[in-house]
Amino acid sequence: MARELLGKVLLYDGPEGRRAARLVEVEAYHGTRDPASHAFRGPTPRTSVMFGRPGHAYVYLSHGVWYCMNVVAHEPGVAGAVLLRGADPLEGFADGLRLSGPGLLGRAFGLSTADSGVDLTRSALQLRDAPAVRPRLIARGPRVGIAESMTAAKPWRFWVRGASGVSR
DNA sequence: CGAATGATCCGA
DNA sequence: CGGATCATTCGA
Repeated sequence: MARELLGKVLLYDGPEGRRAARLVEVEAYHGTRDPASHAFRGPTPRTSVMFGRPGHAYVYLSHGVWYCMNVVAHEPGVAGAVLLRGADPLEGFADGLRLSGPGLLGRAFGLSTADSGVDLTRSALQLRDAPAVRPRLIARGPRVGIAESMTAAKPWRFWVRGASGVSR
């Protein structure tokens, strides 16, 4: 479940330094059954990662400017991924920097398509477990930036109530 | 509301 | 190949 990523820590520990942030907003994309997913039309060179093993990163370039990161997560044999939309800074970021939005988050971590496909348990870029967020603190709603017909009946965006890293 | 900005993918 | 299409952000 996408909501289980909330509270986990995204960590970059490599040549550029060490940066960490706590995930507070995510969105689920269900692959070939979900018209809003990049995986909807089957695997391509860009999206094949989403048909591979869970726990890897899928990074794509949005609007020619922003690198957005997903965590591959799905049942065996079915594509799927969770878009990381917002986080609260923990370590390594300039004071006052906001990570509220998938593009801003990607830029803050210095991501690029070179990061697409990396194993998040073995790379400089990692996802660390953290205590689960209390269910009462989790809100859900329609996904952002896609046709309303694809999100109205699928409220697959989850965020931590009141967190400053939530987008919009 | 619209521009910025470029990889990706489909159709011809 | 050409062009439409973006899982976005910011500023007028």
